[in-house]
Amino acid sequence: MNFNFNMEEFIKKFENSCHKVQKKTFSRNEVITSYINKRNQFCILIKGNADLVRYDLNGNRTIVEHFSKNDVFGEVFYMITTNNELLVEAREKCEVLFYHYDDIRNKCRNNCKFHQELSEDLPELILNKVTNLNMRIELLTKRSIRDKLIGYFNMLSTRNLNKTFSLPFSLTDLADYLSVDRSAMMRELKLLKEDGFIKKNGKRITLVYK
Amino acid sequence: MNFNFNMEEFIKKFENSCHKVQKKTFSRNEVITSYINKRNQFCILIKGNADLVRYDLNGNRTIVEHFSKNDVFGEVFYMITTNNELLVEAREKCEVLFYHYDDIRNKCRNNCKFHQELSEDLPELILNKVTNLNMRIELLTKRSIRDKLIGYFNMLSTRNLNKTFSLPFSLTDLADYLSVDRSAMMRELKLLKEDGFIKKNGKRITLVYK
DNA sequence: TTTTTTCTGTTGCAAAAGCAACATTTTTTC
DNA sequence: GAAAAAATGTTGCTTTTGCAACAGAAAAAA
Repeated sequence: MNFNFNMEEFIKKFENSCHKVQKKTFSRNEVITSYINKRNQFCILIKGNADLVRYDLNGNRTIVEHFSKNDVFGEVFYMITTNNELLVEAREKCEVLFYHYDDIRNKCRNNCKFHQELSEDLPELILNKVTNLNMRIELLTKRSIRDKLIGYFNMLSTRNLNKTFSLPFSLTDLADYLSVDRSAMMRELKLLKEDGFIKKNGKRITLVYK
Repeated sequence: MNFNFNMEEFIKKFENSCHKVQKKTFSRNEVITSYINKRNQFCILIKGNADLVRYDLNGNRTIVEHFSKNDVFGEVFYMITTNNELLVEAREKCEVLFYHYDDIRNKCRNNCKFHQELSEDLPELILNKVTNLNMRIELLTKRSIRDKLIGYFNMLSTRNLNKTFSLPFSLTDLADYLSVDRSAMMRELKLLKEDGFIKKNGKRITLVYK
């Protein structure tokens, strides 16, 4: 989370807040929400990890977005065009705040401080999402599996300020995130190791050249 | 452009407005802006068509985003991570408004009505961009060239409320937009015609089944 | 702690996509 | 209106990716 908005402080204020905000808890593999006819839905993940997942007609599974602490999601960000299933699934124990976007925009009828503050920081929150999506597009437009892997590893490395970092999900999920075949990705990963570009120990990766 | 914000009306008001906003005109193939160290840049395309284009080290050209009338762009939406060249290029004669994002957010020092109004509608403007980017990601995550083409055509058809529509750019550019090899795409396009999924006459496409 | 499920790693083969090259048509520029 | 540049359409060949299948390791559930 960049910009001025301090999510931590914000969450603390939640204690004595508007009753229109709902806080819910989810356990591993539970569906947090499905994207269908909830155009007004706006959520903040305040604890845990979750994925926006698409299941298409060919049986392919795609991880459209990966969410971690303080990320925002919800159908207000998405225009449903196909009839593919779009679900936000909890990867681990999650806590989520549910809002109606209108309450943030047009001020909640209760006129509560909580919504008002969120409203003020809304542009930065959404702008942050835009930069994340642009990074994702940059990855997906790379032409080969190798370039996608290297691009993703570079991003994690930069974000971590370290040449060594952990993958935030399993290799199976990574393939679904990069939108490539898992076995082909494993093959490429092996070649990257053999060619000396990376070292790998489970989910722990080290970039050898940068 | 969805939501309440009426860009047309807004542009009209521009006449007697804040002098901090710059309006510039570009001709075909001119570079409108390059994304590098202008973190504060926020632009609105008020006339024409333009593309955000990336040139990578392998000589590949990718159309990252396609902008038409009323779309917003600028480095404020982008986190530069690689040293690839990122340019916004005019496809035809364009008119562009240049802002500083801070002037919109923190109110312009002139405290002008123009910036104030834009500021109020900012969340919808950015949200609109988010839904566009999500659509783009949905396209890019399709596994085959055929699925990408069909997905893109469906989107254009839906947007046009018609099974017949025109491609907004050349086939060469379409390949760069879908991030695939042009000749492979041409082959697939031919197969789509032969299999009776589409009819094609220049840039005019008709979806036969939907 | 044991059982069940999921994930990792690998392979041979098939299919899809990329590359290079060229002729032809269309568009732009002068 | 002629010349130059760019886009379209096509093909043969090569490389990359996907698919299917399976064994062993690791993780989750009972």
